[in-house]
Amino acid sequence: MSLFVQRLESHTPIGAEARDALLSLPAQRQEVRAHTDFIQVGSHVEHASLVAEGLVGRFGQTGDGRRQIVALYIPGEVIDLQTVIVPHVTTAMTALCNSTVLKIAHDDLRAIGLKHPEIATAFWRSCVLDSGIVAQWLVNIGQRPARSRLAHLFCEMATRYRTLDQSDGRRYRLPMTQEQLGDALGLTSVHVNRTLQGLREERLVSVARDSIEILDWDALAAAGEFDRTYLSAA
Amino acid sequence: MSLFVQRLESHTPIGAEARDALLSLPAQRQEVRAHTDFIQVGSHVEHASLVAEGLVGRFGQTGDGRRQIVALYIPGEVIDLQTVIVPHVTTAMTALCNSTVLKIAHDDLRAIGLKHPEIATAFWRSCVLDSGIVAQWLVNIGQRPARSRLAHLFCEMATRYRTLDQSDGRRYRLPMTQEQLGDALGLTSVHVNRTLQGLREERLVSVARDSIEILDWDALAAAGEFDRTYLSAA
DNA sequence: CGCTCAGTTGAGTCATTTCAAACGTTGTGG
DNA sequence: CCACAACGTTTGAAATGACTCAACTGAGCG
Repeated sequence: MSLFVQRLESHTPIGAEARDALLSLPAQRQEVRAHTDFIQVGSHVEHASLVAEGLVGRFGQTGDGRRQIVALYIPGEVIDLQTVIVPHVTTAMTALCNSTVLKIAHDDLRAIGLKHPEIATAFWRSCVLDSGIVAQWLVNIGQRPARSRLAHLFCEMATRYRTLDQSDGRRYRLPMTQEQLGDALGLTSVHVNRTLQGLREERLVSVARDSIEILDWDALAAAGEFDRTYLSAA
Repeated sequence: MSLFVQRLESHTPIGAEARDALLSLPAQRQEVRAHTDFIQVGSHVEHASLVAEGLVGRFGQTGDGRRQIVALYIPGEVIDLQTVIVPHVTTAMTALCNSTVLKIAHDDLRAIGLKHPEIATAFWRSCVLDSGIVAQWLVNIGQRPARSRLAHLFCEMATRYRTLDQSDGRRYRLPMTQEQLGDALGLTSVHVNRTLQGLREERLVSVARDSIEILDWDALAAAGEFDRTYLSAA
């Protein structure tokens, strides 16, 4: 929870009183096993969910079962803050690996937003930043070849981990299967596999079971044409 | 301007006083010629823009100049309401045809949001709905073949025109070149051309210079797997 | 120890792109 | 008002990036 508040404070000043109110919100812990779709399209939810551990994906599905992951959420991020204001769910949620989420009641979030206007502002701003990320994914998937798509994703996630947990951003946990990477990038798992081999041979990244190490940041960022500015409000 | 207020009221109740305040906001008219990029990445803007006439596209660009249009805005829609809260621009704007926009100062919008909380709510909700559309585009482009992508876009725009101007939604203005359609769908103009011919031969749509007529809605919606629910807050 | 799931590999196919040229239409300036 | 330039559309042929199908391998887990 404190990671989430940090994230809000990184783009919106929040008073001490408001921060305390946020930190003391009651939350319900929920464990979700890997590959479980735990929020369905068409449902109405009464709470927002904060990722405490693991990795969560927002996704849409086509009639023949193909999936497109439209957003990834790492620990400290709220996966559906927008449901506070639009409770109708149009994209589903799945746990990419065993994960833990904290469920926070919409009513509580709305109440705190009413009482502390800067919190409402922070929530709105947070939604806007998230949608900027989705727009970048669209550019990535619509116009770039497989190699660039992978490189861009790796750079984005590195940067998000770095701002969130102050790590160096070279090495981080990315517990996704190649199938899931394919779903996120609009590629098949076979093609992800081969493209990944290419990046390895070029010594740009080193990919382990559920983590990734960036060996040559500049080259990777160039390959993905990555420009971090869309990730913050600056 | 009244179209915009109608749109807000379709998802958020707004008091008479707040509505009057919105309607009497000062706006600066700006004509934009077709193919002009009138908002650049990296700039800071001090006003939001409402489309009065024409068609505006938000787009991202890759290093080699390829464009991905990530959103289309029809008359009555505000193209960058999110800049009220995040003034830093990360995706550019272009006029797809000769268009007119009304520029409204951020300061005015922020003031009205402070005075009438339901307006702030309406703005936030509007941003959230917009980002739902982008997410659907991502699913469309990431996972569907060209024919479905086109069909989906045509259905979406028909539905948006219908809710906005009460038309029957069969026939509407879509002043985009095939090149621009390609930019919006992650396809080349050549492939758009051929796919369009297919849809015409199937008697699903009839495409004129800058308008489109849907001949068989059910078949087109099936081809695009179109489900309108993501367009509203219901 | 065996089962399941993820990763790897190969071969063939297909959707889409690229490049290039021709054609039609529209707006405009002489 | 015509002629021309600019732009958008259409067509063809060849190239290619990504997909499909299918089999095999390796790792983790009960």
